[in-house]
Amino acid sequence: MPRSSKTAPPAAATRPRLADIARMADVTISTVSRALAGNPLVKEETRTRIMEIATALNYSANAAAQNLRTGQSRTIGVVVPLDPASRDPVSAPFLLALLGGIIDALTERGYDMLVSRIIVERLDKVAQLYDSGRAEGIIMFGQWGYHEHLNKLTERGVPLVVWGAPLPHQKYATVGSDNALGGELVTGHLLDQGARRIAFFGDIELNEGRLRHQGYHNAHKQRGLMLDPALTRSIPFVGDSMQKEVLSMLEQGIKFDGIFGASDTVALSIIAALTAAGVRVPDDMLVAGYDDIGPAAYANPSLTTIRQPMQEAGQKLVDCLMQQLDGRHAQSVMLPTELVVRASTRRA
Amino acid sequence: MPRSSKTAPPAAATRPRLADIARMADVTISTVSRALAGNPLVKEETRTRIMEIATALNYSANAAAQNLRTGQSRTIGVVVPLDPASRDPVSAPFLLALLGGIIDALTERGYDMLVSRIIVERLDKVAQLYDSGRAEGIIMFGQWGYHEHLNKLTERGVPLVVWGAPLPHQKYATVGSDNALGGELVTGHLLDQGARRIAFFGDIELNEGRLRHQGYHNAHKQRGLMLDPALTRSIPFVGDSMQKEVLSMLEQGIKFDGIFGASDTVALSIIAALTAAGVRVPDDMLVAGYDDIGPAAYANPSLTTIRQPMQEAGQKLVDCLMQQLDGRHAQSVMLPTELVVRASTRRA
DNA sequence: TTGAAAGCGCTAACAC
DNA sequence: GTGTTAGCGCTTTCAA
Repeated sequence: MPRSSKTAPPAAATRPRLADIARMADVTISTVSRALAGNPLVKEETRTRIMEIATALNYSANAAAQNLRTGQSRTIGVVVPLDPASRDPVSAPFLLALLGGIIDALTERGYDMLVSRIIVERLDKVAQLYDSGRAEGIIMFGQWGYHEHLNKLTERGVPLVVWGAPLPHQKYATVGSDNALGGELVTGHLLDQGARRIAFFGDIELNEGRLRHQGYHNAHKQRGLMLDPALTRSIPFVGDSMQKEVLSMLEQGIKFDGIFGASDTVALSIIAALTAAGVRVPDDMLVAGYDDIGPAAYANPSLTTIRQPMQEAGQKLVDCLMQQLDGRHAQSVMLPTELVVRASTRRA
Repeated sequence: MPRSSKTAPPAAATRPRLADIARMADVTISTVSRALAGNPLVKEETRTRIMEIATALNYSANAAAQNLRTGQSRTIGVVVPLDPASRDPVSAPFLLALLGGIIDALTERGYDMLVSRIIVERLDKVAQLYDSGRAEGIIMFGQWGYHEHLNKLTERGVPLVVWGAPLPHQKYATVGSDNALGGELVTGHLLDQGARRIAFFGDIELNEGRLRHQGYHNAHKQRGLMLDPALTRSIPFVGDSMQKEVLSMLEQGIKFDGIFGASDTVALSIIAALTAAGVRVPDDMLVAGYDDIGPAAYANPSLTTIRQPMQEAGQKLVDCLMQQLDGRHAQSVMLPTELVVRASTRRA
């Protein structure tokens, strides 16, 4: 017997409603609603009876109805931009770790996480998550050149936090690690270990790459050392592009005794190429990376790198968003970075 | 002027509704609803007018109302169990890759992904996502000993797919790679490379570990070779537990010339420990892993391992679930595995 | 301590 | 081609 009516939709798998429980408990739905919400007005005995029936029926309040009525979804949207042109962000172990940190922080606060992968060109659709009430706030991975658009969202009152580096004139909040400082720490360490001509491998087109490179620059400057522009190799990391690049430098006879790879994945792939070419790390060449992904510690040689506190990053992103949900103004956060020295930069 | 009424909720940030657009366009909300849904009944000119207003207002239909009315959420729940006792699944690069594959497949079909991290002890709450209508179906990472519970969910009609190995008497659908075959391929390869005493490092308590170990067993059996039980080291992978284990075997003078690590992370950490102890890979010891995580290719030596098609796995999981949503019976899927031979098992 | 009733914003059947 | 209207399942005010 379908509980249809003139205008009912095709009726999905018929889940129990408050009315069903009410009928069985011989009370009205108001009482059931109160009992289930833990309202102390309901008589103890009534509540117990209702609870038992609810459990027996596997009852769980219809979220849509609840959201519609209360105006709250207790859900946060996480937007992971997707660049079809292969600078694929989700496969980056680093960003996935961040996702883990965020979900932990949200779970702790009783929020759900809605993950949305949006093609970079359609990034203006980001706010739909909010405008449709599906999410109460948005965490976005990277600015992706949508700086102005993100500013507008904040002006519109969309609760928003961006994982990334702060930019001038930004109105939205960012949480990010100090990429310039990280780059400076790594490069300073390489110089202190005696390297004099350090090559930079990364993609300066990306905001983070740019900042890490700036740190590389600063470290030299602070020590009054010159920088050879020929040693900066800014290319997108696709396939074995970095390996080819380093081998071509060797072939051309360009001299260098240290390498700063703007990510661990870059650094590890370069070490593999060097080893294959008979260049020993760290004996002939010091190499350092960035991110401290798991395998950096297990690599051979183990990789000197910069550690960013991912769990903490997730926490801060969520904290920052929650502040906005409370109507408070949210400060941008710059997370500390830490140099982790391992075998790849340790001279015998 | 707040649009309040006697029973209105505290009125969240006042988003535009159909009624607002209707008033501005001087039509009724039905027409607006039709126009926005692309219903061809609406006159071209009216539609354009409505569209413009909607865009200007940043209108996006209230998802809760839509879900409530249509009974559809176009959302899939992904449950990532969380073991507080540190067998942390989300940090596993492997599972995060799977998450990436799933979201891609869902995005393609216009579904949203709701990620939920549930403590293993509360895994009976899995169905709440479905019972509350928040999700139309559920993808779960691993059975986690909830075999019977999952069977019950399927009997209740909850659309459900589990990533993992098939178990006897299972009523739910699983998608997984052939772990036994993978273990057999790796072990067979090690034997073919001349290893005679191969140690197994992994956790047989976990379903996948058990199957990989079974493959290890099968490979020996097929070749009529004996297996020394002392070479099976089944311990949870926590911190440097595997490193300690392999070093203790060396100290005890246990002889072995090959190692099968049940995951790449295990294998890489073992190689690091061996190298530090002066044991050369592959010269003194052949080592292989499982999963083909990114750094396996860049490690030094590069790691022989088993590749599982993660993008495809995500696709299959989603396919399988969609079949159930269409009311069809879903077959479990066993994905192929592929041996990837690299330097760690190649004798000079 | 409980019940009655309004209404959240939307879709769709039914009129015209 | 457009309007009228019922109702999805819930929370909450008001009345008893």
